[in-house]
Amino acid sequence: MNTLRNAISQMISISEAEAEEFMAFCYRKSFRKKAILSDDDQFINEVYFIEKGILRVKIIDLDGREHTTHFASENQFIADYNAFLTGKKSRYQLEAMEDLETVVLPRKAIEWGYQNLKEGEKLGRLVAEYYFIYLDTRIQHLYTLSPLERYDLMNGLFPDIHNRVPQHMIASYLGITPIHLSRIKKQKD
Amino acid sequence: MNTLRNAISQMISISEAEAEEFMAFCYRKSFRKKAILSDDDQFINEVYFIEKGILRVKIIDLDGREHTTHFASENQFIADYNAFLTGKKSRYQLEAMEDLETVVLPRKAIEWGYQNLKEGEKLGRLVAEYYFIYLDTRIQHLYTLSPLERYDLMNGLFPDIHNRVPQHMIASYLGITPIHLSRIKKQKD
DNA sequence: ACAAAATCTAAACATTTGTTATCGTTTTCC
DNA sequence: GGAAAACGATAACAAATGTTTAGATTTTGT
Repeated sequence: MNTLRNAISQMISISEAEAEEFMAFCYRKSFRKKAILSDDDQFINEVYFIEKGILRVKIIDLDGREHTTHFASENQFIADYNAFLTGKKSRYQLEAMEDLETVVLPRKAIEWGYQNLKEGEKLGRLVAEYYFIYLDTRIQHLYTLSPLERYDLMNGLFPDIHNRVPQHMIASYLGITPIHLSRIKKQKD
Repeated sequence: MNTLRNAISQMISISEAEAEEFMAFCYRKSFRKKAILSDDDQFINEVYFIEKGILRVKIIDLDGREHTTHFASENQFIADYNAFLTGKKSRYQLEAMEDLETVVLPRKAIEWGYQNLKEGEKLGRLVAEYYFIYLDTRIQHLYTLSPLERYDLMNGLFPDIHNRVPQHMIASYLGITPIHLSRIKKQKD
């Protein structure tokens, strides 16, 4: 749980006593590769913090097709935060790509934090801002970059992604078919 | 400025005295149709609140092409919030589509609010969460819906958008060319 | 260790979407 | 009020991307 504690300490100042009490609401949970941490069509009341491993976030459209919208790995918070915040049912599935070790932050922990941590609201603000910035940047890239350019960019952001997830999921993340990704990579030479 | 005050009151509880003091940092500003409120390649230290009118957010890619990424109208906060938060130069331009009346919230107002409003951090959290939810929903739609489906959806969200902005900007927002939007609309019959 | 499943590439073809050019209409701006 | 610009539709053509199928290789599960 120290990893979570460190991550929080990097965002806000938090006392030993506060941290202790906050962590009491949280617990560790492991998942096997391919496990679904969080399923769609259900209400979301937990946020995960990843200590080890990598997962993907995917969404299924009306034709039953899967789209990988996001990857998350060590030292990141992950959830269908949209559903968590709005109280609507989730549209996403979280699927472990490797054996995972996580810390679960139940809604109670987070609400307790808002009310009792000196900088609890600030922590919530920084997390929301962080993910807002991430999504805004992605939207910028979707509008202004070609799939190949986005592919190169992703390699800069996640240098080891190729060894951890199959390429057809990367293609899905880029919004193209795996066949097309093959073509694009070939053209690079 | 009452419109801004009301918008804030809907999100947090704020006393008369607090509101008074906060508003003292803000001021009204008007823009003519086609004016650029906020230019790209510069640092962002203001957030706008729209009292009247509508604007678009656009981004210019390396080939010099414009992409309309967002519309904002009455009772909404708008800025390159990404650049505002990160301290990086803006990638967006904000352009008035009609004569605009706005209230400017300078960075000082917002920072003062975080430190002095009882629920200042909470306000910041709610705004960031609101825009995160908006962007996440857009990304869901980009992955799972066709341009036509996104077009129909947009009409539900902004019923009067057609009377306020030209169609080629709507096409740009949808990520397609105006010619293609014409085609799509024709197929609907 | 071995059979089954998953993965990546490739080619041929189909579909979608973009590009360029044109035309008539509407809007804008002095 | 009138010239100029912006706008929306359309057609013909070009480019990008998806679909289907196949085959070779690797990974997975037991």
